[in-house]
Amino acid sequence: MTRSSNRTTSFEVAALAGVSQSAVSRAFTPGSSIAEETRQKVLEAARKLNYVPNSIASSLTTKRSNIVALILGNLANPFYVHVMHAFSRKLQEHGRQVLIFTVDAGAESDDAILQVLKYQVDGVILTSAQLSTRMTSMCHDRGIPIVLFNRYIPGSDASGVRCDNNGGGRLIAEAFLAAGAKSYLIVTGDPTATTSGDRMHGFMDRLIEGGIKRSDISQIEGNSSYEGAFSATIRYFSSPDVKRPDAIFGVNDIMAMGVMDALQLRLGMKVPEDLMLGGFDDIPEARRAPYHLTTVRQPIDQMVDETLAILHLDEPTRPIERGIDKRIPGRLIWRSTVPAPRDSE
Amino acid sequence: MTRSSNRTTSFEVAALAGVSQSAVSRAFTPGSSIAEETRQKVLEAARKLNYVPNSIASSLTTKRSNIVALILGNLANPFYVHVMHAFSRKLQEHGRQVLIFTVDAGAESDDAILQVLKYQVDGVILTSAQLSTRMTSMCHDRGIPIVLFNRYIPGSDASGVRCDNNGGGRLIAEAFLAAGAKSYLIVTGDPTATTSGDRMHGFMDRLIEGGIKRSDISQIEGNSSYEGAFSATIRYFSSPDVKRPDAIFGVNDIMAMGVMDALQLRLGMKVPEDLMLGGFDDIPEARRAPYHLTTVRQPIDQMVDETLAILHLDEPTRPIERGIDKRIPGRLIWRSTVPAPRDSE
DNA sequence: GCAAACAATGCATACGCATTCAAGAATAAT
DNA sequence: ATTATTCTTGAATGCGTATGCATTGTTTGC
Repeated sequence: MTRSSNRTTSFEVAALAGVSQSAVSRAFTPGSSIAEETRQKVLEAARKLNYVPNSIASSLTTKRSNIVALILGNLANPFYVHVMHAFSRKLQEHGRQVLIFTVDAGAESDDAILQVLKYQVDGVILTSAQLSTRMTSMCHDRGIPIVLFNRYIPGSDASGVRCDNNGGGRLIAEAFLAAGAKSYLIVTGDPTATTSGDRMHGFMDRLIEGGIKRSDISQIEGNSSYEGAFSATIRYFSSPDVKRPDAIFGVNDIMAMGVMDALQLRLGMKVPEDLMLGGFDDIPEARRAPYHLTTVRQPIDQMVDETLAILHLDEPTRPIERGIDKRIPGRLIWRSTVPAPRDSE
Repeated sequence: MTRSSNRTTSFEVAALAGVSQSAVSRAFTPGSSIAEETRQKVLEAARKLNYVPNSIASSLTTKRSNIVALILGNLANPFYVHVMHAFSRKLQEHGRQVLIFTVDAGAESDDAILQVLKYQVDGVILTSAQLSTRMTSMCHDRGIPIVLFNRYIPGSDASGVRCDNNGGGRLIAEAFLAAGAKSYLIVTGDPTATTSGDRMHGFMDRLIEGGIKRSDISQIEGNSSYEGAFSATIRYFSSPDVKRPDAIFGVNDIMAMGVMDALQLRLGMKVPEDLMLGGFDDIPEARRAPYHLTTVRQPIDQMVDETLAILHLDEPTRPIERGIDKRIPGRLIWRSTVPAPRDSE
């Protein structure tokens, strides 16, 4: 048994069924003009021969591959695993295949895009990876829609879907303010990502509106990872002249979890008794007993739906819409890392 | 700008470069006979036209798609996320594309395989999902190699690569025995999976060899998930006539983590002071401060390499090897959830 | 009962590239 | 200098399917 051997073709099925190859093709193409009787004959013959239509060949003529590329930057963050899962489920439901590319977080995605173009994908979804304008236009030029997921790349005319990160930052700020925190620490992620910056700015702006002095807001870098936030936290609090904040905002849950573990297991502080803590994303892990984290939920399903809507895979002739910047509000999930306000007043 | 518009073909590049279409094809095919000068002319023209070879069309003639399908069953377990990442990285390095399918854990993978066959993939990797013999032979009949990753399906002649689960179970048992545990609880995963069963059997056999009575070994079902193990643990210890075990073995890390949180945060027990705990997989999370779990490390990279070796994508003419059952030993990682033995005597 | 509309089918071709074959150009061997 | 090799190249063809077009058979309308 060697490779690339006996793959049955539509001609062989046609021969067995006593029809033309066209008929076989039609039997497998919903909505095409074929008598039910003929169709059954063909399907019967196909079954006997274990025939499976060759999508590659089909793509060549239809110019549609039914493949969607998903470029992933940071699988170490469970949030993106869930995003991937959601896309995979949804696309499979619609009979689409998912081509995965993993790139280093924050790295250029040019190579991946180039590969993707070779495979004539019907659309590209990009999460947490950079996108050059050259690649954007290459995709657009050949009619391949591309959507940035939870990324905003200034100056790009690629469309995107994201959570209202700024607004989400404000939500966490409001929770902290309501709980009475006066001094703050922000643990930021990838500095090249607008996602982290937007959350931080929304957070700070709201604090300042709430009467907090800028000098009461500090900031450290957590590398978008659990480990990064964990060690950054320890480093920060180990400094002799540190002012202990009342509240810490990790710009994503995985970092907030790292912060929390560092505080409680290494620095001997209790959350929320000594210090309150907020995250962003609402990954399932944030809900677990050791964390039970107050956070902002990103509505993944809705964001995925919006992304697919922009891709509009079902209407390939519709022009690609550029420059869409769909922003979807997050929702504050108040758990136990921020104490309930003393009074609702 | 409508879809499927102006995609440049090799003919247009040929025209601009003043050569034949064959020359263009050769310019992009490593190892083919073409003068360097011609090659440069072609590449120059291609660059001007933003030409990207159409892999779909190429696959049609070469009968190789350079696509490998990865069928994933349980993304809720971070272990499989890392497995996916490892495969993705490795395959990308070799210029292969990865087609992802997610199926419900333990579900039949027939639909996914059928899709995969349509796309003429060069190989299939299956993790934590069932595989019917019919699909196995369909793949084999058309020369598509298929490898089960960390799965063993009795009666199947599909090849597979897995960790020595039985041996790994024994390693954990030995650690517990060395630490002096006398009574045991096992938290099992998916009962249809041999993975869970093998770990459990290895564990039990070794305990019995170590002089433990079968009646001192209990067992509960943890659904292969954090949440399942968490609640199963609480349920178990809430029973009035429960005998408290000295040690608990979660057959994977994610369940061991659930057990640990349930014990410490809900049931007021301390690990390892009141109870020791072991896991399996050595996912990165197991190393984190809150857990620091004693576990068996699965050598993912090595397992991935072995899997790709069986696929032998680079030698498509070599016959598919069936029935290989490659078992790779795990390694005990002794962390703090099992106390060091009193003395090495 | 006849024209007109329609449904079903097959033929032929196109999709974009890889590859075989034969021919021509350049080089090496004698 | 002449023949034998090796390198390059282009024309032609095939990969497996979808589809426009023409043909035939069938139904509908009047």
